[in-house]
Amino acid sequence: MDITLDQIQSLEAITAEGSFSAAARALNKARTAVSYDIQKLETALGILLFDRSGHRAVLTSEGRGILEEGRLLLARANGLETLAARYREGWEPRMQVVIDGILPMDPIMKVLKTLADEGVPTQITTRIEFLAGVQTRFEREGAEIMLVKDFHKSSGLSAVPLKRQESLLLAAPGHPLIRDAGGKRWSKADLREHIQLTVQDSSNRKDSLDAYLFGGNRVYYLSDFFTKRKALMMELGFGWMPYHMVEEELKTGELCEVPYSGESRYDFTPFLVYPTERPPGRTGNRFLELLKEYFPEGIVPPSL
Amino acid sequence: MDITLDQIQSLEAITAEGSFSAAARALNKARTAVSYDIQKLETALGILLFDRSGHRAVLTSEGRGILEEGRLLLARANGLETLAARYREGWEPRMQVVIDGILPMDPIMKVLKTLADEGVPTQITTRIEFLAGVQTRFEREGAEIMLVKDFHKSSGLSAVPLKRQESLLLAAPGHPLIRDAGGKRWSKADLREHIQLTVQDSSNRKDSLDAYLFGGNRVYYLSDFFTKRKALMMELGFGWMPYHMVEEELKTGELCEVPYSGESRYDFTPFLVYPTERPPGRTGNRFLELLKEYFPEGIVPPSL
DNA sequence: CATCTCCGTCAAAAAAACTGACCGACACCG
DNA sequence: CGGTGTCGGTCAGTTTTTTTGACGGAGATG
Repeated sequence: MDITLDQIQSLEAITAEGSFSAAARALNKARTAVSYDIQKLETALGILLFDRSGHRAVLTSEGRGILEEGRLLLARANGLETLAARYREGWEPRMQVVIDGILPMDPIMKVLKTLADEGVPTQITTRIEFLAGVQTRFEREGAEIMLVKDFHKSSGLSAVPLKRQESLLLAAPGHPLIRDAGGKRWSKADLREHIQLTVQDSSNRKDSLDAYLFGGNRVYYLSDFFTKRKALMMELGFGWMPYHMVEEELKTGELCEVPYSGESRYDFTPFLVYPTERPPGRTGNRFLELLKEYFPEGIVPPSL
Repeated sequence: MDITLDQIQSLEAITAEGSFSAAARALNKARTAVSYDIQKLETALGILLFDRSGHRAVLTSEGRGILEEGRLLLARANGLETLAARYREGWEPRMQVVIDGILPMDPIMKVLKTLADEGVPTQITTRIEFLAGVQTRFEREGAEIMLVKDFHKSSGLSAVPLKRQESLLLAAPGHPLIRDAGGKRWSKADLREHIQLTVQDSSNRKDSLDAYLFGGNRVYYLSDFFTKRKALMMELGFGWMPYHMVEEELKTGELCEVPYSGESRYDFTPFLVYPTERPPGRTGNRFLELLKEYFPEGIVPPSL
């Protein structure tokens, strides 16, 4: 690298201030230092930047071209220093967030958008996982933050609760569990006769058990809640859905709550989890702050 | 500017080579010089770039962020040096070309595209003018090159001829000069009875005289040849058009050559003109070279 | 345990950046 | 026309920065 940012800055100052002398004053240097910079730059680049034939040195057209490119260079350099300043202020350079696919994505995306709008310099990576897949990914990647449906207290992890969410046991109106209900409530044994739909664990662990399976011998595993909702509406089976994803369908009657003698709905409290010894930095805290602000109120849908 | 390109380069070399020592070898410096660079950079930015707690220094995540930004900075710096190298090779930083609107623009645009594709670093500005406006603009702007229809030898200007072009005296088939011709040829006096269409001089000089005006008392001045062609086809009047702009219309019969007892067509040779004391640089020469290649052959349309 | 590489520290040396003095050229002004 | 001010190059000397080599500790390697 045979050119210097200072040299470019001198060039820029000369054109901004109008003369070598003025530039020197602006840069708090001796005038000869500025001359020296330009000389160095000219020999380094091998071209004349100023035409000194007249009384005052005037920029050559090559000089103008270099100046324009130089301005871009200075802007980049400034950008780098600004970035460092952000880091000094406590913003972390990168943050990995693992998110449980059962949680409402809208507020999370809104949070990410707000962070971007606020000029937060952190490179944020997000990752959607399901069931045990969330924790697996979190641990394997050494992520900073995890947003989970259920948090089982664990050593080395701290958790902050978010607003309560609700899940409902649903089927399509044409499904036997709805169509043939006729006012009565199904028993667990009744449910076992039908196909249960569930989202598949995104970790490849086989041992993970889902407390919300009814034990029927036909369970269809689907890749995400959008597919699951689609499958429910196609009368493929019945299953649990987070309320936020079926609000509309419940209103229009495209999906109905299954009359079940047990509980056909349950609360869960999502948690923001982080390693205790590696607590969120400024970005993480802002993320949490915004999340609390944007996360929807625990919704209590009209009871059966 | 408290950071240096060399410091960034050291940072980049360390990550590329894997260690301070390897970086020093790659940069042909003492190892301590590289350490020094990083120390300076760290104090300048106010952040730690390397974690020295272990045996080998490893980049902090801030360091990674700065490195990524630094790579962009180095790329810009390289770009600047490359630009200077181009200038050294003789490519001029900018070139202004004034073009006579009567000339075919397609080959000219093709030339400009080719120059861009070849990575010519010159900032080329083009300007379309008409009649005396071409020369006026050329002189006032101190442009490098002028492409004109007719070149009147002038002191201080040199000219290179391009391929011959043809102009035709035209009217729409429904215009009396075509409709009522009936095999005979109109005299100059006949033409004077009709409205002549002409492109207006884009300089505001009043004294410029057009040799191709027939002297009728009704002359409509239009802003360009596209408008003029449109006006001709709307039977607004008759007038000269360069062949390349009406090739299609002559074939389809939307425009017809006016049977005139004088010459209803004339050749002209476009010239590339430049100030003798400021001959075209490398870009200008390449421009001319491509122009000769792309400029259409003088076309001889089927005679009446 | 010997040996190697990595990397920080430090004082000395080398290189660079900077400065002030001097000079000629030009512009402006009374 | 001469006085005065600014511009900007040159040059030698000074200051600051950068580079270097020697030394030492810490961890791999075998």
